[in-house]
Amino acid sequence: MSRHEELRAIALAEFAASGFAATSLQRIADLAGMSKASVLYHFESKERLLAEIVNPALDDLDALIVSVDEAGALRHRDFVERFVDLLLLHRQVVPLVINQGATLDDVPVMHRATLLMRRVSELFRLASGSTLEKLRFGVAFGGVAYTLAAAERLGLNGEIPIDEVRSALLEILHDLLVPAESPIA
Amino acid sequence: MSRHEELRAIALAEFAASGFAATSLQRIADLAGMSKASVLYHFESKERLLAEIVNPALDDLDALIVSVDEAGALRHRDFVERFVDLLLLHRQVVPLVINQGATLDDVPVMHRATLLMRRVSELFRLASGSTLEKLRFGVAFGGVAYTLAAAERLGLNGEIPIDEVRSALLEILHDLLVPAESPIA
DNA sequence: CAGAAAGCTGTCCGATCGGTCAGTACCGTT
DNA sequence: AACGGTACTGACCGATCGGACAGCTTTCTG
Repeated sequence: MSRHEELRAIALAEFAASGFAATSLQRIADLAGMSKASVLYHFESKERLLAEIVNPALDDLDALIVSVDEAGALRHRDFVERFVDLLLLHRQVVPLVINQGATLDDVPVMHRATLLMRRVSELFRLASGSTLEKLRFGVAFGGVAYTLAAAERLGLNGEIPIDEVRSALLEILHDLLVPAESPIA
Repeated sequence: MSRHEELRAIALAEFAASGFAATSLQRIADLAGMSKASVLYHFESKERLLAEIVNPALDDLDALIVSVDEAGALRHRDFVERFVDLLLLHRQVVPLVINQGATLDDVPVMHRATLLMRRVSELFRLASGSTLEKLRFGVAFGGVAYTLAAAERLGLNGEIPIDEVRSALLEILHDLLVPAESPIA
């Protein structure tokens, strides 16, 4: 792993655990065993560092949305499965975006995240659905994000195999989202 | 509303929206139309201010847990209902604790929150349940918290009557949690 | 009306923040 | 041996942080 990637990994872990604003470049530098000036050599600013961390996940989400748009329609179950795989692949980024997206919406990369999530919700056409449907959507995605993030803090899950988490999340999400009528159907 | 309560309300909104660490006493003072020194006159420290905001909600949660313990058993549905009412009553505090509890666990009041949430999970005996049951619990409570917090950012809910939210959340939570075997039954 | 108490403020403090910059040590290439 | 680029650093900057404190008003009370 290059120094650059190493820094990204360290910063991601800290941003997700402590928050972007609360994580200083000095702390990242300490964890990486280098000076703060060196961190700013690799990434021209703190915001840039955040962008390089979050953008790959957003690129994948964007691609998923585009592929659904092009297909015109997609079986509901297939979309949920691909979405869950995406969340699991980027599972460290998910809580960062979910928990701090509102706070950091003035940062361009986080605003991009907000826009993409809105498009996902529109795919389900739930923005115009009933209260129950809207809340089902909110609970489903917020719940998954929360679970991927900090559930171990409450002793809810320890070292659970990723496959087991995947199948369980698929079942839960399917239960929650299928009742809602959707163009993905 | 007294000046003291007004400051608490302003600080709560800011802490929930921007995070504890990212919200300065100066900003709270500006929003309240007074000086930073005055804020520190009402609350001897920033941590104290947080404690006075969060503790009332934790007191209510504590009381709910104790009442369940004393009753020995409680119908599952009743507990969920009382829990949802508690979340709705303190709906501004919920995201604060959920999103930032891990970050601020060294702050006494937030550690108390962590301990109480752990006791709730134990009430459901889900800490020793299957992966699916554990994740159901995580998704349920994380999802509700997230929904109460920032869902409007995605256009998921606008100005929905609280009663409607309540009944919808009850239905969703019941769907999610009932499949799990529980001593509350 | 006097004095205590409560409310509030300006000023200052040390610490830390993100970021700049000149300079250094180490590299493979020629 | 001279070189240019890459990695890195210490020192420094202005801004902001939470907090301490003396002193100024306003309000309550005897």
